[in-house]
Amino acid sequence: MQATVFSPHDHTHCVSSAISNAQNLCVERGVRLTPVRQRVLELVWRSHQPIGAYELLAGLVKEGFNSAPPTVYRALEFLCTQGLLHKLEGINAYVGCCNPDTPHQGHFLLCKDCHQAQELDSQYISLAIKLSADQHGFEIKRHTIEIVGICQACLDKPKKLESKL
Amino acid sequence: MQATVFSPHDHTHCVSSAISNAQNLCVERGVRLTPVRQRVLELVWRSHQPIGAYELLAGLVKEGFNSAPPTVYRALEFLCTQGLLHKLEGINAYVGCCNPDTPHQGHFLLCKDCHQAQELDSQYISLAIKLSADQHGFEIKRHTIEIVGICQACLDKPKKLESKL
DNA sequence: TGACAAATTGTTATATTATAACCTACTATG
DNA sequence: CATAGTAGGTTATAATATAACAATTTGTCA
Ligand SMILES: [Zn+2]
Ligand SMILES: [Zn+2]
Ligand SMILES: [Zn+2]
Ligand SMILES: [Zn+2]
Repeated sequence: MQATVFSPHDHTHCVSSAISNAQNLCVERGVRLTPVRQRVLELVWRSHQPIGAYELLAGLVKEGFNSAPPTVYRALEFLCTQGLLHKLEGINAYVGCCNPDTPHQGHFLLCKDCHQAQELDSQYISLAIKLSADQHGFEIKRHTIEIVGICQACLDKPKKLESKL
Repeated sequence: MQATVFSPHDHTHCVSSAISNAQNLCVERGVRLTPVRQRVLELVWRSHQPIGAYELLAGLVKEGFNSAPPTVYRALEFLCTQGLLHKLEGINAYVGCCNPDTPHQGHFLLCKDCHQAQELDSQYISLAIKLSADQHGFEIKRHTIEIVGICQACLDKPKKLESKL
């Protein structure tokens, strides 16, 4: 059992290191982490759980950025392309990537109780998918792996009403 | 290499057997495969590729059914709950389930060229996911596994423009 | 520097996907 | 038939996402 996003931790540290890591990466890659883009990245990380485009947009507006949807969708597209964010298709929400240095598609555990998303990088899952695809002569471009359930921390808590995530 | 949805086949047979199978299942389960529900199921199967809610709605309208969104969304919810359809979250589209007798979540290969969806039932993938979840003390409720790429048949065809599926 | 191309952002409008709320009609059962 | 439960009709609106084009900023190099 390892430390995860589900366990308590100093999240301001996660945020600031994600940002500075992103800044370095963008410099290395010769792409621009503009103010809107950085702000969106920061808002995603700060939320500590998957967050939707329009909620991010509301955050931008509060700080004087433009309030039209394309603003945030463009930033999200850039950040996802750079591997700094992942989109969770099942809930139309975005999470920060924990390891953006090596671009990849993530595997996610989504807790339907606390709404945290834990990114995995399981070689077993990757391999199993590769094998299945090979059996069908199928060439993989990308994949979506989203596992919904209850995290350890929530299982340990006294039971309460469940949302319908 | 096995026979798949990607290979040519008599699809009218797929449709009719899916429908009669669904009818039997619903009787067994004491639930009602009403005309709208059956028609939606048929439209999904007939399309021979994942199909969206509003396209289905257009199909219903042509045949004199009600034309408001709740009509089709209710039918889709019923059919998904009964395991007769699966929703592909990555593209907001629906496909018929090939084995609705034993309810399950599917694993899908989605070809971005011919837009066919092949449902898998890989024990390797299921096991790999189970192992990853167990490592984190995570209790799985459901999952979304969608693998996007190019199918064997399309790889064999002369290369042409690719959509951005 | 100043001209230009490329990238980014602003702005307006609209497309696409999905649900809420409330009412009516049908169905099964005693 | 009464009546409770299920399903469908209808209207409105919420939530998510993109198209199209104009304005601005940035990088490049003559
Ligand atoms: Zn990641
Ligand atoms: Zn949890
Ligand atoms: Zn299935
Ligand atoms: Zn194909």
